[in-house]
Amino acid sequence: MGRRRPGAPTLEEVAAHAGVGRGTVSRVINNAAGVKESTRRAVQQAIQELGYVPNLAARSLAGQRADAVALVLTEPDWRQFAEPFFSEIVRSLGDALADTGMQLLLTLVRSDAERQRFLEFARGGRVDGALLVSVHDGDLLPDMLVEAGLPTVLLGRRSGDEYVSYVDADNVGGARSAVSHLLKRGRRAIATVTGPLDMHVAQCRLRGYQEALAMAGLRGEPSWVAESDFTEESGRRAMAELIERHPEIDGVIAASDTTAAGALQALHAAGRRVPEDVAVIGFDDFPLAQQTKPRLTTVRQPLEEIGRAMVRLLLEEVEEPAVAWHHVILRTELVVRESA
Amino acid sequence: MGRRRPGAPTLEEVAAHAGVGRGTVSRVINNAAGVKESTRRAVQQAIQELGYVPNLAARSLAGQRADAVALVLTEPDWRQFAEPFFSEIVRSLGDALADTGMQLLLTLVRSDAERQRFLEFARGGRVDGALLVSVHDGDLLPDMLVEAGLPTVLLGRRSGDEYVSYVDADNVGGARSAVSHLLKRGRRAIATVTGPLDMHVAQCRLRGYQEALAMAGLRGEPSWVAESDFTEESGRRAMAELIERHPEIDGVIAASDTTAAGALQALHAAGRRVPEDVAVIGFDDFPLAQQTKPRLTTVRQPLEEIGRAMVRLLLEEVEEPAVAWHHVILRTELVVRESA
DNA sequence: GTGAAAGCGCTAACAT
DNA sequence: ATGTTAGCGCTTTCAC
Repeated sequence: MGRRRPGAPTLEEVAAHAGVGRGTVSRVINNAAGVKESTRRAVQQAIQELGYVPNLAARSLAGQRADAVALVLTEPDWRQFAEPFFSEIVRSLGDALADTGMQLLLTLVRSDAERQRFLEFARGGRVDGALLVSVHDGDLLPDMLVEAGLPTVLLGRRSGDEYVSYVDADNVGGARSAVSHLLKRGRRAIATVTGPLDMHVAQCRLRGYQEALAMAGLRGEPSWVAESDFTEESGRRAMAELIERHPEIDGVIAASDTTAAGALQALHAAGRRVPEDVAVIGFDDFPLAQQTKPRLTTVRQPLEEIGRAMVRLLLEEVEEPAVAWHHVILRTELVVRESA
Repeated sequence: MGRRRPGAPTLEEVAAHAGVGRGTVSRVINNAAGVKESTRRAVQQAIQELGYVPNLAARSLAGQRADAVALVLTEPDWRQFAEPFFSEIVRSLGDALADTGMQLLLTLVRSDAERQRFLEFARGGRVDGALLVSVHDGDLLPDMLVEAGLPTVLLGRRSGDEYVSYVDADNVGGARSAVSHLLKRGRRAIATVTGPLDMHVAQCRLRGYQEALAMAGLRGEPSWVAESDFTEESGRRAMAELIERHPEIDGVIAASDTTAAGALQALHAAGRRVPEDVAVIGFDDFPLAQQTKPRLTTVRQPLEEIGRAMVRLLLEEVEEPAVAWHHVILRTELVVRESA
């Protein structure tokens, strides 16, 4: 196996070169206080001259920390990864971590073998914590990580009584406000294209839809609900079904911007005019939603804030043994555009 | 910062528990030869009972190796990441590494700051090597890594005289054979939708296109070439331009399956029949190419093999100080479907 | 075949 | 403010 570049200068050599003790060098590279400005400069020069780079393994071993966190993607069908949702989340997490000096490591866990390998990686102390996204309802990886003592934060609950720390958006409220919006504008025949119903987030949005209808004294019949898997294609298909079942349809809540785009296509294909005949509201507010014609009204999740919150929860737990799990549910916001 | 779970059992405790020396335990967990079967079992049982997991930092420090390699994505516009090409490459690399016991770490390098951070990470010995994909022509990160003594393998050259180890496909030959295929079937008005021409791979494919035309005594005028950025949208736009400039067009080589899909849309929109009026050949052979109507003829790159080759080159270099760089150029293959 | 001992390069606690 | 020291948990000789 691979050997680390040998002749690399060590902290000890830097100390000798600068004519100081090892402790002082350590303080300088860690920006610790209590070092005379002149010695600090001398050490920094020695570091420069020798091209010294700290050995991270040694630092981990001595410091009992890894200075890295893993973003774990459990999506087996990792085309989902292609969705803007993921890239935005990654960007947001990367930005949030940039200040902390922690490395963000993306790891893919698609099989049980990989799951096992990641567990050893984490238990072996190579990361200080794990961030998990798109965890499916039955997945036990979070529990295993928690049991291994690793700080863990989920993006999205697996169920209504999730205990592991998580950050989630108010999906029920978001769906409810979308439906209310349509009701206020006189729409009455409102359908919904849901996400995969084995994911809690999709169930929540469906519930919000149903609740809003119920509050208005309407009944949400199953025939007004069609399931998608968040892709454009499945949105198209689901919408086509709904149109067939209910030609009188005048409003739709779609599971994502991508699904909404698919729904728009199906509506156009069926000769419906949007938003005149049918109003469409999508979840998430990405370029797609802003580019489609007409531009979509959306339920926006504050992705920037999601990343910040996840990192904050994780680091708190990393700093000190946590006595409790923390849950953050971010408000969603209706971004109204001409389509509704 | 974070502390590693304290009470974790150490190798020493396992040794005590099993009534053997530390060295023996080390041999057992590393599957080293020369341990009596009975002691091996005793040690394994102790490991089980204590729930022992090796401390990877200590192992790195003592063993001078990290047992991990980084897959570095330098794509600043990381929507590219969404393309099936990336997910397939990642899958392929993951599979190739699975046997070796190495962890694959995905790291995103979008800014200069992140570039610097990754360099320290690598020079700090947290990975044994780096695999780089989609490196743009002017990017100096590979050179910096090589200079830092880190085994490095590129997917795709940055230029014709790349020296850093790389694995690439025969893009020139692939494009040439695609054009020849069309010529043989009587097509004469052949255009091409290229990838971004600041990437060497796109230049190579363009050259193959031009060469094949030249060999047939035809001239590849610039007006028959339109540039895309590998996305569907840009493929649509480029194709629309070409149609306008050359209504007599009867064949197209597209930069990817995604671009080809865009090109198909533009052709349909213009009322052309494919493949009767116009034959379309795409690079890469992903589900998209196989689902479009008509199913596309494609220039296939052996992605499985690309991953294997990259890992092989990297590990060789990791095993022992390399005295040379190695370049592998994989043959491409024309997958003929009804569209041509 | 197995145990003992010497580091790997760093941090942090303790002296000075 | 700075030098010194004792580990962190493992791999790897080297004896036995």
